[in-house]
Amino acid sequence: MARKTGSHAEITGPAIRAAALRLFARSGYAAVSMREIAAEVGVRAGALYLYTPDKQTLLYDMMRDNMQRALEAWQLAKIDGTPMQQLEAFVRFHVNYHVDRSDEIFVAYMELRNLTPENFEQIEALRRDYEGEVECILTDGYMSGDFKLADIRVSTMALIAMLNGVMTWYREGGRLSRVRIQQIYWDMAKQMVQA
Amino acid sequence: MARKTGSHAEITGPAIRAAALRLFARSGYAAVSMREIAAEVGVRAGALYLYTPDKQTLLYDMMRDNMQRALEAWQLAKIDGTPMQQLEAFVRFHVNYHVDRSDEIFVAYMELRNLTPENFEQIEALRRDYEGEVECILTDGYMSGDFKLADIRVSTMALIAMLNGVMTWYREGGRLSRVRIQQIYWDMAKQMVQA
DNA sequence: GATTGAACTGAACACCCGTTCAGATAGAAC
DNA sequence: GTTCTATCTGAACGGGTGTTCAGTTCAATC
Repeated sequence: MARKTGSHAEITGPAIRAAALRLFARSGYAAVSMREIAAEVGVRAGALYLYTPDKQTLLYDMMRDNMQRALEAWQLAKIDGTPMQQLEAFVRFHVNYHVDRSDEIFVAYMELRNLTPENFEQIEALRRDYEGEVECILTDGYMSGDFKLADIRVSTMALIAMLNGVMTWYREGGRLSRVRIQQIYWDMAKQMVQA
Repeated sequence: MARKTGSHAEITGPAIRAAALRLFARSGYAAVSMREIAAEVGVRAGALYLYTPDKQTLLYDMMRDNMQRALEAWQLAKIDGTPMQQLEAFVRFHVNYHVDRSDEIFVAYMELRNLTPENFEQIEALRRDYEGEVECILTDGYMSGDFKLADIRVSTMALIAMLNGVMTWYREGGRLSRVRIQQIYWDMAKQMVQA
């Protein structure tokens, strides 16, 4: 039977994931040791292995959970409407999500090459799903004549790359408010696809 | 006095830099060992220290040389003319340069966090110089009324992020020719800034 | 053919790595 | 108060790390 007062597992588990995320985002997976993660949590390295089978799985689980959460969040945020309305919803969602969870997103993009081939395959599939959402919107808009695009595939990549850029410079409490940033990026995206 | 036939230093030195660049780009600085680099060159780890004082300097020198080469190349490629013409020159140059030297650029963006603070400062300054070139063009175009921009700083970051995206998907011998890719990116950039 | 010196090796240094596991600790249950 | 068990420690494992350096190699020179 589980303890009530004395139980730390429900604290330590999330603390490990949070510390690992923070450290991976700051220094990179390869440069962070299990002892560093443990120290951040206030525990010895051996204790980590009660919560993850190994370091690689710690990374993989983190990336998979983050990608799935992002996909689910978008499923809730997406709307019906014209391609232009759908694109606006996506741009605002994406910018907002990146600003809110910059560590998650940063790790998801930077640490792909530190996954084992099998794990990479899984994460890459989720990433393709996410990109597919954008490509769908652009394709719809292209077919309907709402968007003018030289190349749908390249436009998809370019749009996502442009939006991802926000996480490289955005800092809490900076010059621009979140709403303002959303608006600026939406203005640029709109111009990019405008017929 | 230097040997002529038997001298290997002029071969080994560049070979080390090339191997390190390739391996850093593939696996990341922290995940690549000096022994791996040496093996790629066909030499033992100790020999590397005839060509670099340490691993960190190997990374730093590589990044500094690459950034300086990129800046010099742009100085040669840039043109006088309207902001629109200057921007076109930049976009075509940037896309072309990224496609040609994807390893250099990839390392320059991915390994910033593995530099010591002092080295980071130096490289970051070069990167700011490069971004400054774009910001100048956008500012000129904004002032003259040629460009319509919600925020010059954000537009600069967004434009560069969009263009950098090309290196994440471009592969030699793919669906699109280099000239076609240049054209597509220029079309998108043009729309982004269009008044 | 002896000498020189640039280029490289091989072994060692001290330290850090991910991971394992017998044993300590302490709150919960009886 | 004893037992139980979830949680964590401390030490160890084999192996890898960046780096150093005395010694080897060998083409070029005299």
